[in-house]
Amino acid sequence: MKVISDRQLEIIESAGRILTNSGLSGLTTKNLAKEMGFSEAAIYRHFASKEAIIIAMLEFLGEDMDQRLGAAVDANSSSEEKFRALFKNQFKFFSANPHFVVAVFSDGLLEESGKINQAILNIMQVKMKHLMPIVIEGQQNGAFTQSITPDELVHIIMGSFRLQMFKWRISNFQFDIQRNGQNMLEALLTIIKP
Amino acid sequence: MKVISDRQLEIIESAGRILTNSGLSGLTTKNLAKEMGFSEAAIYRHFASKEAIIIAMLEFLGEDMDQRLGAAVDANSSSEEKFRALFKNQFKFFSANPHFVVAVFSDGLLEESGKINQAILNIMQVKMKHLMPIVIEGQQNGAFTQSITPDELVHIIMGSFRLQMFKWRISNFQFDIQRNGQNMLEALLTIIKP
DNA sequence: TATCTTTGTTAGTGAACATTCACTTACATA
DNA sequence: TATGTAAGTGAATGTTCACTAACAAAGATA
Repeated sequence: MKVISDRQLEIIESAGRILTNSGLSGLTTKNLAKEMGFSEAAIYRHFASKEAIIIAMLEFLGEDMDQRLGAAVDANSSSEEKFRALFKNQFKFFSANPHFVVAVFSDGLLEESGKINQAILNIMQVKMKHLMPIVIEGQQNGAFTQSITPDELVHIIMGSFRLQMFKWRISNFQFDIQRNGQNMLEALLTIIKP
Repeated sequence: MKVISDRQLEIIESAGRILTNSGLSGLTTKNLAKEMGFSEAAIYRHFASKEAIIIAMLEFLGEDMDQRLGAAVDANSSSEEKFRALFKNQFKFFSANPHFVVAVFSDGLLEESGKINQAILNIMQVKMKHLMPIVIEGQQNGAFTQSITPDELVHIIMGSFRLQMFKWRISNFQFDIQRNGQNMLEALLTIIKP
């Protein structure tokens, strides 16, 4: 777990806010400084480079998500309930922090550096780390269909989730992601039950 | 249907090649000129701006895809065969033109201009225009499940397809998209059949 | 009291970018 | 032969970018 100063956290949050409002191309050191209310040079008192800021942001998000998803799922509930809890938590989080959607689901970020690439993949894997055991357990106890492999099932689930996020993003976060996400979840559950 | 000169088409294709090899950030007028084997200024004999090049590229892709998908589907075949034909065609096309994947599925492009945004959305809609009737027909004749709405079904299908493309892209086009795509298709079909 | 350390400032840097400029060359047509 | 045009050139434009150097003030520490 990386240790992060208060100021660094503020900067990360500013970066997120900029991503939401102005997109990837708006995330410049100049805008970041303006958002923080100090000069560009001051940024470099807290981070070595812009890349370091983005990576810190993604790592923070990944660790936070890992904790959050771990806490959201009640080990004593049914597979279907776990599944619901997992996604409800995700939708709730992104609803409260829309800016991070841009960060995680933006392919544009991908190109810039191998490290950023890795950090984004890592976030995807965190999600899968929590989803996969639920799917496998559900298949074993008959809650989910066994007609396809766990990997295939997870692919379909993740794809639906990501597309939902994409639609939300290009609508400029106009609709209620928790409500629409819930609907999608029900459709998904209907179809993956045996 | 926009009329496009031979030279313009060459430039569009160069732009695609650059996207594949160097990503979005590599798509500069300088690189474009180098790829074309002439000066930067010459580009502006054929296009008013870089934005115009990107838009032309996306429009060309959209029209081409519309034609292609129309031709790929045999009206006399079953819903399932139509479904297969549609996606096989898509995977085959992107397999032959990997660079366009970056263009269509790259959110990074999205930010820069409203017109580009619109062109990308248009391509998604072309795809849906061909997919939706197949899904509806399949649901009516019992080939696909009626337990969820056509919209929900299309969402799940499109999401799986897009995620497949995303995985291919971040693997740097390392695996055979036609083979993997086929596998995904079968899993998808297994799960959407009643 | 004297001196670090931290965190900020102003004022720059060079590089990259899309775009424009005046000008040239090759060729078609009247 | 004269003239218009399509398609190229090299050199420059202004802007934006991430980043840096030199300095200042406040507090902590010795």
